[in-house]
Amino acid sequence: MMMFSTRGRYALRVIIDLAEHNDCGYIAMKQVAERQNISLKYLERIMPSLVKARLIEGIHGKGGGYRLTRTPEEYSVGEILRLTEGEFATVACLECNAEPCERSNVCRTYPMWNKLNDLINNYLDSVTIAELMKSDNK
Amino acid sequence: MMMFSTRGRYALRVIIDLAEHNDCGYIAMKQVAERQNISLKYLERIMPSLVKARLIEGIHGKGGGYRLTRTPEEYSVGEILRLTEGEFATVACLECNAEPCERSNVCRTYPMWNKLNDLINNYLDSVTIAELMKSDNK
DNA sequence: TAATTTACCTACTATAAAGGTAGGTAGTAA
DNA sequence: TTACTACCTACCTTTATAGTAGGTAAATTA
Repeated sequence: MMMFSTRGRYALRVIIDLAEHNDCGYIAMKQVAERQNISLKYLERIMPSLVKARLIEGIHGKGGGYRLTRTPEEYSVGEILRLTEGEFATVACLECNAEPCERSNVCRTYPMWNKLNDLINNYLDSVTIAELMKSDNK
Repeated sequence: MMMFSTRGRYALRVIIDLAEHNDCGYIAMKQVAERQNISLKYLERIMPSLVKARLIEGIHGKGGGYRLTRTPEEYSVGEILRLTEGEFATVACLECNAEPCERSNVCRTYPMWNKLNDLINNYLDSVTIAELMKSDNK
C-alpha cells in the first residue's frame, strides 16, 4: 500500500530545493529537475497548482523560474501534500464529498479510521520545510 | 488520496463480525456478506489469505464456515491490514523490497516519511478487535 | 527586431491496481 | 445422494499514476 505518489513527493522536494537556493533569485525548473533527477516535463505539470495556491511565484522568460513567497518556516508539509495529492483520507467514507454511508453510526471501524486520519494530519501539519532542511539522516 | 482499499476494510469487518458471533460455531460467509452488505464472491477471494495466516479457520460443507482461532483481544488491526493490504509504506522507498535509492542518505524527506510510517504502524498495532467491538460512535 | 529561454497548456499513452464477476472444483454433513 | 460450503482460476471494467509530445505565451538579451 502506497500512500503518497510521486506528485506530492516531487512537490515537496522542489519546495525544499527552492528554499535551499532562496537567495539566488528565480530558479529555473531545468536546474531543479536535473539536481533532483526528476522529469522536467512532469515537473512542469505539477508546478502551476503551487502557483495558483500562492505557495510560490513564477516568472516567464530568460532568467525566469520560481521563487518562494514565504520563509521556509511558514510552509507545512501537510499543506503542500494536501494541495498536490488531494486531501488525506485513510478510507473513502472520510473524504469531504463522500456520499453518506448509512452504516456510519453503527460502523465499528469508523472511529478508528477517524483517529488515524487525525494522527496523520496533525503530524504532517506539524512539520515545516525549515525542519526538513535541517534533517541529516543520522 | 485513499490509503486503505476495500480489501483490508472488508477483512476487518468480517473479523469483527466473526468475533460478534463467536459462540455460534462456524459462520458461513453467505450470512456475513448479507449482514455486512459485501459481495459474497469478493469476500470468498479475501478469506483464504486469513486462513493461511491462521487468523481464522474454515470448514467445508453444510454447517461449515469460518471461526476465529484466538480471542478478540489477541487480534491487532495492524496485523489484519498488513496481511490483506500488504505492508504499510507511506512512500515507495520505505517498502521492504525497495530498490536502494542512491539519494537516501542525502534525502531531506526520508526521516519524515520514516517517522510517519512508524506513527501509523504503532497506532494500528495498538488497536485490537476487542476494542473496536466496544466503540459506539458517540 | 530576432533569437532564446522560460513558464504553462492540452492531448495522448502505457501500465498497474482496485473491485469486482463467472464458472467452476472439492470437501463435508444431513 | 443432495445440499451446502470453502476455495480456485480466469476474466473484466474502471480509475489512477507517471509520464511524453508538441505546442503557446511571456520575458530577456543580443
